Amino acid sequence: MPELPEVETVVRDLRPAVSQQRVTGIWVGPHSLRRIWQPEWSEQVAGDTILGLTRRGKWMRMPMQRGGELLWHLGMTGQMTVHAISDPLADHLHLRMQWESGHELRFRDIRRFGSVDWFASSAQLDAFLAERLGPEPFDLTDSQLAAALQRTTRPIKAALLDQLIVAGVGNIYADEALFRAHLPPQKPANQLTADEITQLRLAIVHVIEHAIDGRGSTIRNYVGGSGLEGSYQDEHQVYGRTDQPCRNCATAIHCVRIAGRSSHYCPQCQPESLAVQAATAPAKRKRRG
DNA sequence: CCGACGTCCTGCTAGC
DNA sequence: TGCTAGCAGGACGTCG
Repeated sequence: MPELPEVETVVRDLRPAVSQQRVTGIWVGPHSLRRIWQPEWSEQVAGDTILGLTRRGKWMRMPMQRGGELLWHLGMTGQMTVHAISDPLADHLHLRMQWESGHELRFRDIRRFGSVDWFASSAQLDAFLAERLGPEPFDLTDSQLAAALQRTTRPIKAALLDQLIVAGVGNIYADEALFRAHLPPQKPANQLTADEITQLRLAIVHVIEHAIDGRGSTIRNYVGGSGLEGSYQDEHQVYGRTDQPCRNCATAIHCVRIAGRSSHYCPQCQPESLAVQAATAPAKRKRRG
């Protein structure tokens, strides 16, 4: 499940390979992605040259020389890799962008939660992202985070998944950051103290930075732009470690559902207040109907 | 307005 | 051994 560190790894891997490539054609697969590729976009992109590849949150933007931009999202299982046009095709391919060089960019996505979008101008894309994304973790300030958390009574875990509060954090790094900050995921966002907010912000930056250093976490299908898997999953303290001993205190890691997502935490290292405990303890596991 | 929950999608796997 | 229900979750729509 690509989050900021995985997307950053893909961008760093791909940027040298895609930059200055001149597009000769687009091939679109029979199954639509989250957004349907419009045939006229192919005409817009053909003959244009890629200027680069940058990341914002979990999105990747690919500016073109004529002023348009492509916007990519890997969803859950998206993969972007560069191949010779003649290379054998994998299954679940949804888009191939062919270049004058004889190479092409391939977008593969098993679960089709990903998307590729065309924007006629950078200003339109700026506006699209501005209404969906808050600050990058590295740019986030204590006062920004405090103001955003003050506005909501949602569990802090749910707030961290909100891309308008901080861009790029997903389920894995939200759990890891909360562990590092010694905060239980159930704690209402507006009940964090100023010190807890600082610790949480530092924890987010720490886990994101170290995950980027490890080329992200490979849980199921994730690979970087070079096709290499990540290694940060070996550093996970709580995510995916239900019933396993906490690496700090050996207490069994708990798993609860918050905001519809599995949330892993150590009940010893991330103690809940008595009030929160009483409110959430009975709801250990919820089935969906 | 806010927050909780459902939806999409496919591969894997726990459990019978 | 074979079948299937359930689970994984990012973004977004809907409902109370």
